[in-house]
Amino acid sequence: MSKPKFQTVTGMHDILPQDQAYYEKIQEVAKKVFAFYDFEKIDTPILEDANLFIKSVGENTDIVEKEMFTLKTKGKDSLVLRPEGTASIMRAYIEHGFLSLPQPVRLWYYGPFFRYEKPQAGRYRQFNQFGVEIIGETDPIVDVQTILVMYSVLNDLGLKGLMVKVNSIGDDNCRPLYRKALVKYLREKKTGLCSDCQKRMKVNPLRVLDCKNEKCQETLASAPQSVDYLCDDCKKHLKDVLEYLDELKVPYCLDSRLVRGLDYYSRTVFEIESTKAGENTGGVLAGGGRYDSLSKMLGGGETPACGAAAGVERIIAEMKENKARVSFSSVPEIFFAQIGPLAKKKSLPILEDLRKAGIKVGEAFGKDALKAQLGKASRLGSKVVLILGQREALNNMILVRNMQTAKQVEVKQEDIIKEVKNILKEK
RNA sequence: GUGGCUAUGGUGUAAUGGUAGCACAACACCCUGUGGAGGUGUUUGUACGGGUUCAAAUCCCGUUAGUCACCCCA
Repeated sequence: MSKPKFQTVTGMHDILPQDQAYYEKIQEVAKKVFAFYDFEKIDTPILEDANLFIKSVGENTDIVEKEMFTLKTKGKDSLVLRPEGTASIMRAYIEHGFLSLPQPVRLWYYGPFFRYEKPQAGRYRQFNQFGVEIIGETDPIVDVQTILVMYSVLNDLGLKGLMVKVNSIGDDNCRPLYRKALVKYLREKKTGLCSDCQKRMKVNPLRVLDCKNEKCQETLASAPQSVDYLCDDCKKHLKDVLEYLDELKVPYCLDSRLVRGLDYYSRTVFEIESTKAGENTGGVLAGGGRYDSLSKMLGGGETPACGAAAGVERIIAEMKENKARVSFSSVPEIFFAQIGPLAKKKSLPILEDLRKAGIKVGEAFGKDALKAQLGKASRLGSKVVLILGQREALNNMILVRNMQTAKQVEVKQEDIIKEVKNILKEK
């Protein structure tokens, strides 16, 4: 192989034709579900001010500390390739005065995001997410709607064994109390924690709950639970969420260990993961929660909100695992074959007429042998082949060959479209 | 960011320090008036850079990438 060898840079990947069907399917299903629930689409720029994420996601989170793609521009701006969607959308909400729209504002998005992580299967530095945000509503029913729409998209994609995990991490009033209780407990049991958790205890104690280390989980067995520390408002909120969930056919469980890594969350947090035969396969496909204080963090007013995001590449991996069927490019039912230079010249305009009539037509103009062209038509599975030879070109006729019965008739060129439509109707 | 494993044509694989081979795919011709076949050919490779050796795909080091477990998260 020659010297200049280019390849995708770390963590980036090409989406090849064979995978496009998955991406299209996901976008199609997401769009349909979101449209039904009255979400409107929004696209925000890929580049944002670094501070947007530092302020919202949190300075001490891994996303900000080590996973941001930071760019220095010719000016002194510090820009980042967006690591997540919610902060951008809240920024847009404030910037464009969506506060004066009827509330809540329901938005959805789809696009690429970037995190500087070590790549692994289902985890890339550039990956796609889609998500929803319901901004301007405190009612717990929108929390459940958020869960429901994300669940519905995954379910409609044919994914099996989905499980929703929910929890409440309280609000600014009660979370500090819980945090204090938890830290106290952790200090007493310090020796039972892994070294990572001893660090976490100081910086972000709630994250200790998440640790997968078995020793830590044993230590946590009798740790105080966030639900016991919720203030009355938060308790009521969680109770309502669970009651609405009970009315749905969505499988869920309350998981007191569930916390989320981003600073802006409050009250309801949830994740949707895939499980196989009850076993947790570890794949978190979607996650989200309520973020009532995000607006204020970004300099806006008090605007309650709730949202969720799902990872496209992970969903695709899961679809492949489940062998979910997606339709690949449609077979051209009609195939056009030509013989001879005159016929070849007339081919393109005839093909255009068919295209304008909305008929998908396959061809192999690069091959002149009729045998080769029919061979390709066969391989594609086309039902009808239109054959234009020297003779037909001179008489303004064309042969219509039925590939299943091997019978063919000669028709006038001007009648092609009518003829083809008739044939397609018969199927 | 830490640790383990891996890397041979487009794809899947063989070659246990001694001739880089096979299958599929692709392309061409047989074949400019009729079907998925067949025949005959052709193209394409040891990820990159060093080292050991008479000799390296094979052993060693580095790099890159992939992958797995952490970390974290979608």
